Amino acid sequence: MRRSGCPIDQPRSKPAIRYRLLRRRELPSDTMALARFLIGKILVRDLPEGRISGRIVETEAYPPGDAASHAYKGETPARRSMFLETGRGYVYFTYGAHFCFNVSSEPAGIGAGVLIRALEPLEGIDLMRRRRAGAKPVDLARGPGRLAAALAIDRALDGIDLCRKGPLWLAAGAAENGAIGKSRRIGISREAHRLRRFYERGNPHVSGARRLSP
DNA sequence: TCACTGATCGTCT
DNA sequence: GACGATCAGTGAG
Repeated sequence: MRRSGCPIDQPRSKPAIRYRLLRRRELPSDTMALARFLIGKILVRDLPEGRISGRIVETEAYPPGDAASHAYKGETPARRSMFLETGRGYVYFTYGAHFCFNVSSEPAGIGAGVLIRALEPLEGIDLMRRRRAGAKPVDLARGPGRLAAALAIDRALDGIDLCRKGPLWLAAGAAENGAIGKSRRIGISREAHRLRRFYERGNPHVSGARRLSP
C-alpha cells in the first residue's frame, strides 16, 4: 500500500515536504518512549551533492540493562556515543560490511540507544540510488545496513548532535502517522523475546519478514 | 514468502 | 580467536 501524498510520486525538483528541526527538549529521555516517538519523524542527511531525507518507519529500543545492548558491558571507546545525552548519533560497524545508526536515548552517563532500522525515502532518492545501485525503490533504506549505505552514514558521524542542523539531523514533519505496531527485535539472541521493536503498520518500507510486522 | 548460507572485519576477550 | 543490532543470493514449497 502506498501512503497517500507520498512524495515519491511528486516531481523530483520540487518536493513539497515541510519539516522542522527537533529540539532536544522534545525528545523523551526514555529509550522505549523515544523508540516509539521517532516513528514518523524525519532523518535528514545534508551532503555536498544535495539533501537526502526519509520518514523513520521502524526502530528498536536498547534500554539500560538490556543484555542485547552494546552498552550492556559498560562504556568502551567504540560505544562511547551510547553514553552521551539524548539525541546524539551512535554509529557502529558490523558483520565486516555494514554500518548501523542509532540515537542515544537516556541522560548523559547512561548507556542506551534506539536503532533506526528503516526509512521511507522522501528527498534525494537519486542520491540514495547512486549508493544502492540495483536496489528496488522500496528497499533503498529498508534495513539498518541499507539505510546507512543509502545515507552515506559511517563512523565519521559517530557522536554527532542530531538536534543541530549539520550533516545529519532529526526533524518533525506535518504528515500523520499510521498505526504503530510492536514486536520482538530482529537478529539478536539475548533478550530476544522482549517487545522492543516499533514499526508503522502497513508501510512497505519496514524491514524483516512480513509475519514480523502484522 | 520463507529458510538457509557465506562473506568479512572491527571489537573485545 | 570468537562473535556479531546484516545483506544478497539461492533454492524449496
